Amino acid sequence: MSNPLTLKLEHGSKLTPGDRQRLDALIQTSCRIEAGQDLIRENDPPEHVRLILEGFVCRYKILEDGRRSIIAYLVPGDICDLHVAILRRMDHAMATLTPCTIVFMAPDVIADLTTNYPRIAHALWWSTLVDAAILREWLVSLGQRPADQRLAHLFCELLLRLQTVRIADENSYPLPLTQEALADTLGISTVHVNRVLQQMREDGLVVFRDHRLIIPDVEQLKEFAGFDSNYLHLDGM
Amino acid sequence: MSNPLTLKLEHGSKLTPGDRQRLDALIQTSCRIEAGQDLIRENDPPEHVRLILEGFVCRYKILEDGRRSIIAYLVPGDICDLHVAILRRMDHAMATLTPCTIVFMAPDVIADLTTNYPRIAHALWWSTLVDAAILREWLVSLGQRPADQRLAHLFCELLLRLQTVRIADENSYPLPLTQEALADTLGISTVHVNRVLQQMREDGLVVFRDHRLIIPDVEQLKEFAGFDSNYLHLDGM
DNA sequence: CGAACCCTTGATAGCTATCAACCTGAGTGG
DNA sequence: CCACTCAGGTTGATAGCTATCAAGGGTTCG
Repeated sequence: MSNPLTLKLEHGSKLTPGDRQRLDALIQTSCRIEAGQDLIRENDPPEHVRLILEGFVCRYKILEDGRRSIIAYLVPGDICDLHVAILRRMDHAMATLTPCTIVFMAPDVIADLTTNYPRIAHALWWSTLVDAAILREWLVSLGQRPADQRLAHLFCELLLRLQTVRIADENSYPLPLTQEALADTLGISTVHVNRVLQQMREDGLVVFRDHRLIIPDVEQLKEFAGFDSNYLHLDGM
Repeated sequence: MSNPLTLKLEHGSKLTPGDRQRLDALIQTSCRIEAGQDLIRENDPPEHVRLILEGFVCRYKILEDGRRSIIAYLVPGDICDLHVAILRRMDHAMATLTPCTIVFMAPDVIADLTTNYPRIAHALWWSTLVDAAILREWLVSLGQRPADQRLAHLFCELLLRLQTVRIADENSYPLPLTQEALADTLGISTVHVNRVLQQMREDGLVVFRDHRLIIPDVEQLKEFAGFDSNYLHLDGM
């Protein structure tokens, strides 16, 4: 199986065989973690840098009244908190949404990459900037788009992100999220997610069944969502 | 007048007199730009790194239907797009909301800072991480908080951010934003901003008049907004 | 065969948007 | 000096999206 980190970083830099070898060395040791586990909690001091090899992880916050706000998804190939050691404590939590395979990297491993492998360093920077761009685009969704377009937009984003790590094919991918998780992500209620999803299926926009999302007509869904892949910067290099 | 960049970065690193001197040298040459001007547009190739000395700048996106979504505010001391040259083109635009004084820095200036001034480099990293944390907190606001709490939360955030650069005093600061700008930021309509503001004034939470925000009881407003300053990481160093 | 979790459905309420006027103050030009 | 314009703010009425509450159905699993 190919290394999802390599697949992703190829979009951010022109890697050499040496670079790829170094990246492959990274993922020799990984942990298996079941679904629904906290990786780190709010206020914890950050320690490791994490790389997702398999599964879905989310960043989230819990509000006073118990509401959960999901702030980001991490999918295979995603690295979290490259330089988070600079901050004393986490301002949010992270948890697995599915069973996951995760690599925990010590800070000096990152230091080695950024100082001795300039193309990898460049790609890691690119990846950090894309993460911020995704946050901005989510902000636009929550601020301006109605519920159905929010869902559609998220589905389009995940399609592209999962395609880069060869988890999605042309028009479908495994989406092991509950409607509750989608609701907490999009800022709408679970009931409303359910209804919007039904409407979208009725309209032939998507089919979401058995934890797999199928998009009959990708262009149509992008059109519906007002999706412009620009912000993912997949032509980064 | 003290250098807002220095004031800010003191929160992210223990600076030496030499560091401060270097930072002061940065701001010797600045540009004056009037209100309502685009600094850069979506799809433009990024060129300069910008540092705000005076005024309010915003990041924004325009949707197909003409809606504007304001994604971030930059206030004095804020630096934008430290390493954005890695990306080919902007995925959003930036514009002045008020008359501004801005420093445009060439990439090699940044390179000098990050390679020869480790404490400044550390502080710049800290600042980048805080920017991302602010995006996440805004996402929580848009996803989970009702309109009045969104407004209150934003007011609390700006109070702290502007206090670090000595623009805000204990409980008030200049806020040169129109209700329309607030609406585009918080994802609510202008009319609703107006009404919520009136209600908040009636409740004694804030007074917003003549482009100045006064908070009679800061603790009360924080309480109302569910504001936890943790995410600003002002105790970074 | 419960228990637990997730999904689904119906009814009702409420927050917020939209539309349309009107008001106000500042700047402009005749 | 006054009419005019324009941006920004204010107000009222109405509609609509989405939340909430409550209950029921399907699956998995011990």
